[in-house]
Amino acid sequence: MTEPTTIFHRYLNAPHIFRKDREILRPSYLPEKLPHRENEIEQLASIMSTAMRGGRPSNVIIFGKTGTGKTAVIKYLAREVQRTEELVEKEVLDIPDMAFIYLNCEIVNTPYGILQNIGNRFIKDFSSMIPFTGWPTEKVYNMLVSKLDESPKIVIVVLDEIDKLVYNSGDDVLYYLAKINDDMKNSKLSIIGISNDLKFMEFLDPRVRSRLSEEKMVFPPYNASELKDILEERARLAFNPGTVDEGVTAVCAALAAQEHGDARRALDLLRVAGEIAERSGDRRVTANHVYAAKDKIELDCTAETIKTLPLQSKLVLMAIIMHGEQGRNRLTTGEVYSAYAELCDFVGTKPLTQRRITDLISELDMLGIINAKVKSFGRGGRTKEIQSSVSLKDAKRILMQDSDIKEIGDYRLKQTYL
DNA sequence: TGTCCACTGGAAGGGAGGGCTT
DNA sequence: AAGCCCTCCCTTCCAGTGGACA
Repeated sequence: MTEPTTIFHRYLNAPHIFRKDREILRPSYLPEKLPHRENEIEQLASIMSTAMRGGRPSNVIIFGKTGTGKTAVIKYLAREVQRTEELVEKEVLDIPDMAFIYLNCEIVNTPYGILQNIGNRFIKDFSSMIPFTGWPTEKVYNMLVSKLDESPKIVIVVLDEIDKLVYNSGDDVLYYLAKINDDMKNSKLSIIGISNDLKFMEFLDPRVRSRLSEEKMVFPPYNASELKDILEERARLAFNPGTVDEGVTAVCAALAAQEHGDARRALDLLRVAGEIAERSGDRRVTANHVYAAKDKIELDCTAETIKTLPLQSKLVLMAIIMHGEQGRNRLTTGEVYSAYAELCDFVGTKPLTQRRITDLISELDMLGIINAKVKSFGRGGRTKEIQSSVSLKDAKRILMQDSDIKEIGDYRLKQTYL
């Protein structure tokens, strides 16, 4: 008699490459040690230790590209602060009250939101919390000052992606936070700003700029050998012994190092390579799985970009794809526009003007979905030469998932373009 | 050398929508 | 709730452009 099986058995019986917790390979996982960031941790710890002696730590601005460990280092220090506080509670240590507040300015990006979020951390009673909206910003600020100043404490506010805040709503809130120490008698507040964009400082008022950047730190990109160390450490924790070929971490590291030493990308490559190996029932992760992972991540990324395009951009892309399917790979703006207008007519939506479509074409170019170069054809005029940079088949398949344009699938462009 | 083509891309402004303030 | 303000998306207008061609 055969055992009863379900569709999942094949996967359940496959060799286990991962240990139980594959979260270890997610960029959000915080390991016990952060290799090759010892100096940065040391430097920040020394700045922050001022707080433990009752002083106000200098404001710090941290620069570094994505995946250089900025947020990881901050979260590492936040954990250390928490551990220190536990020692205070056990009366092993005697240091002033500290608060470590982490805000991501991609999510909280208005002056009101920042002040409200910080203020509410110090209000225990739910009914007297600062509302999401409705108060004048000045009132929120005054409330924040009075709550912070109730008892002596040192507050460290981390503003991750601070550039987003500045681009979204200027430097008003930074001005408030920079002057808050003048308005408090008992407590002190300092700011750690994190950014991957050096230019945003130019948009700050000179007074805010100098107050904010009392200390500056730059996190350099990891090189291939540093990335390899990071990966090996994580791989040891995440994979079962003997399931990862020698050289796999080196390939991941080398690929990620080509892209400005992004540790996040390196970890993604390793995790996805492991998943591909496990899914195909292989016993070991090999370099080939890493290359497959690279393709998968790139395709997923393109798919995500295309899926989230607004309808009009999707129609423009569809127009380019349809030309491509009919053998025309190099198009002018005029040709794309005519086909786009035809598709708009087909789906029953009003076409935008050609001027606007010029902008949408430039956006698609910036996203890397198409390639558009301005070219002059002499008497034929000056226009953009446009071609798709992604596989027509893949792009169309992704576009067809949009219910608004699904029915375009078998449509053939009416016009003949010479 | 001047003309002409088919746009490009900057500027200004309208209007819808959403958040802030009173 | 209503007014104000800002942002985003879009239109309209238009000067400017590179290069083939007469």
